[in-house]
Amino acid sequence: MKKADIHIAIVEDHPIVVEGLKNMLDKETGFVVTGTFGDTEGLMEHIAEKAVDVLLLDISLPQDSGLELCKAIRLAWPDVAILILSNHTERSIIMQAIQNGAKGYLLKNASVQEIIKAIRATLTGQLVYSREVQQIIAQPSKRDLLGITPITKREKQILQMIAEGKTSVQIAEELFLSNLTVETHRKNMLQKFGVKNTAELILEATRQRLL
Amino acid sequence: MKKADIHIAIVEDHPIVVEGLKNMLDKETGFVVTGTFGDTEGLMEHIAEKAVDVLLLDISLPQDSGLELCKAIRLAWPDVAILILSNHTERSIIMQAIQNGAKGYLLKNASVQEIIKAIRATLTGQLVYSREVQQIIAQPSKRDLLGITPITKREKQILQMIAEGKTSVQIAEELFLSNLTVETHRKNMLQKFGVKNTAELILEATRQRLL
DNA sequence: CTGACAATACCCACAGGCAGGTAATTTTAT
DNA sequence: ATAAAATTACCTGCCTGTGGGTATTGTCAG
Repeated sequence: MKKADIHIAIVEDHPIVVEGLKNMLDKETGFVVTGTFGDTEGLMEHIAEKAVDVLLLDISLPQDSGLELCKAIRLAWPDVAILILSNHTERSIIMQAIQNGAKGYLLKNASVQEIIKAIRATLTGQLVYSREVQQIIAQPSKRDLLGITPITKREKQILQMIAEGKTSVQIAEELFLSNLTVETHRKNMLQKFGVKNTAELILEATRQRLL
Repeated sequence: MKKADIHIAIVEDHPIVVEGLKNMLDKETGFVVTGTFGDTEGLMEHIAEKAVDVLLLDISLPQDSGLELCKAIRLAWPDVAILILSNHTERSIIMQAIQNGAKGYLLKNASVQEIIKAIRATLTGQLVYSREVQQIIAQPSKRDLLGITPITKREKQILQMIAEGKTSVQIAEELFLSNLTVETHRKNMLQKFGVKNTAELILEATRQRLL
């Protein structure tokens, strides 16, 4: 009995990348690309009809967040191995993808070998990551270790006013506080965020989407 | 006499995209892909040796800014038609690319037809843009209307260091400048951005994606 | 009830940022 | 070649921010 082909579907909104993937995978014996999709239209039906084994999924799709899609497919067909193809190098996104049931995460700059290897590996049940992604996972940034900085309501309020360019005195007046109090909050935030001054504080705060 | 083939070189750091482009172009009669490059290594020699007609250039390369590269090639070989392949949809970047001598600008989600048509068109001397890019050029964004804050290289450099929490003195030392100079740049930026202090500056700069 | 955390307020001393200029030199664009 | 822009540098004085503390009241969950 002949070993069954691996059915692969591709969801990716860049035609060139689709072209590249399809070409590359078709050359590989045992791989069959059953369909390619620029968006989610018709995808669900396809997965059911063609008995898709592996789904290559670009999570930077125009409309739906690919992460949502990932979760949805995961729930509907737990047996479909989802391999994320992405440009995003942020640890949080990678983690979220895994959380949402992805079997692997590859960056788009992955080599052809890496991708093929990854597809084979996912079918054995392994979680796979491209080289770079492994490094990202292995080396959590300082802030990932510290977790997201916990900030109080008052601090957040003051933080926003600082970002608007207001001085401690102005903020104090607006909030009917002593300027010394505002400065205390300011100092506490510098400590919490582990930064040296206001400039760094604002940058870090925007990175954590607090502003 | 047979019409000469069009020699195409590709600079692109994503193997999959290279694969896709190469495959697609090779299928097209009259097109010859003379070489593909993941970085700038050996590129210059190649252009000279193979008499490259068209260069497909990804401007989001890891090391060199593709825009710089574009300008350099433009100066060295004015006859090589440079076609930018990019993910960046910001008007400013597109404009800069054209400024730097690119003959066309395509987004990576361009269709296969668009790319082929674009390559042919560039050889007739036209400037070509994919559909989406045309829209971007035609409809300046709110920010373009408000005037995106023009910032110089030096200012940007210093801005980044400010955002890292460095003081003027530290920056001056690192850049072998007088601290007074750094403060001048700082002041100029405050003026340009129309903000009152560093905190507001950093927020506005991140909003404009300068950080 | 009690302990942790938030919010308030204060002190001192000094470094750093800001406002308001002026001006020479170098680079870049036309 | 020349004008415009960028980069460099300086001055004075004043206000703000920062570092390293302490301390009193609320407030909320265990």
